[in-house]
Amino acid sequence: MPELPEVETMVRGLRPVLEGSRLAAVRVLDARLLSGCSADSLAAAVAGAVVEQVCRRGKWVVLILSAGAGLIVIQPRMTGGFWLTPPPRPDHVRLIFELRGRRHPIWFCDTRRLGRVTWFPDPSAAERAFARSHGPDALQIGLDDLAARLARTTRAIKPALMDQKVLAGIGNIYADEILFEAQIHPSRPAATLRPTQIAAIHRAISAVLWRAIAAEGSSFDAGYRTVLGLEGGFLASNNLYGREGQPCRRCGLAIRKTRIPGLIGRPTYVCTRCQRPPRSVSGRSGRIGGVALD
DNA sequence: CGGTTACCCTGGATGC
DNA sequence: TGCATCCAGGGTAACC
Repeated sequence: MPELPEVETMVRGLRPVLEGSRLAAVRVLDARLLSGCSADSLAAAVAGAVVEQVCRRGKWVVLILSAGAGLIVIQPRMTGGFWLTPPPRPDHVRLIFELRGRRHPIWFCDTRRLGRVTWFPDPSAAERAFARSHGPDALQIGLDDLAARLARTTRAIKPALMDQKVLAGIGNIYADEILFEAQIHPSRPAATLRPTQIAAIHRAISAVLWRAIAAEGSSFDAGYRTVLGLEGGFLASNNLYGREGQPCRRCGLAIRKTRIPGLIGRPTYVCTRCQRPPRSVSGRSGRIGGVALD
């Protein structure tokens, strides 16, 4: 669930506590979340190191450690999150950062254990690992770069926006909100978008993500919370996600929850009046297994 | 190689 | 009430 705004909110919450602090120890309660390093190598490398900087790269949380200690990457994925106060579900704690001179540790909880934690001995190795699987950050990508990347795929615009190799940070919720803002149907083939439409998407990416960051992200069910345990406020004012059957805030038509080709298995919310379906998926042609798609 | 699907996980919601 | 099934959704491996 954590997408760019939620990860940015985590980073902003961790920064005042972590930056400049010395790590006393890292306790790995579930080794399954480690990727590419052992619990021993992580604990050994990290003990005594100072956290110089906390930053975000796409949906990664990055802790840059003092010279020689490398850096730690945390991918919260679906249900990962940090707590600065004792978490409500101690059984979901997977990792604990103990800080010198601070009474409370920082807890990393992850209900579904989909999150990943990696230690890189060398910052440049982490940079290469990120670049192998990610394009430019969604808040940094230039219009021309975005246009070029969308022009060279045969996919629909929504799966293209969610592809971290195209641009980093957008997931299922914000892809829908961005395409609503730009008034583009999620099934529209990315390469057929006109320059004005790409410009609208480029503007919508920044507008939606910054609005969500200001609201401290999106919360639902038992999922994401800020590091202070608070719920993000974005879903109180959003346009599509979770609003099936409710009136579009722009035109009043009922919001539909559907599935689109290329993203079967994930819900897509759309206003079919504000986001006109492309020819290829309107009418009777766009069906999979007897289910109408739009 | 680009695109698509299966699977990883758990718990809350839904269905019978 | 109890049990089975579905669903969420980021990411990667495997597949076509």
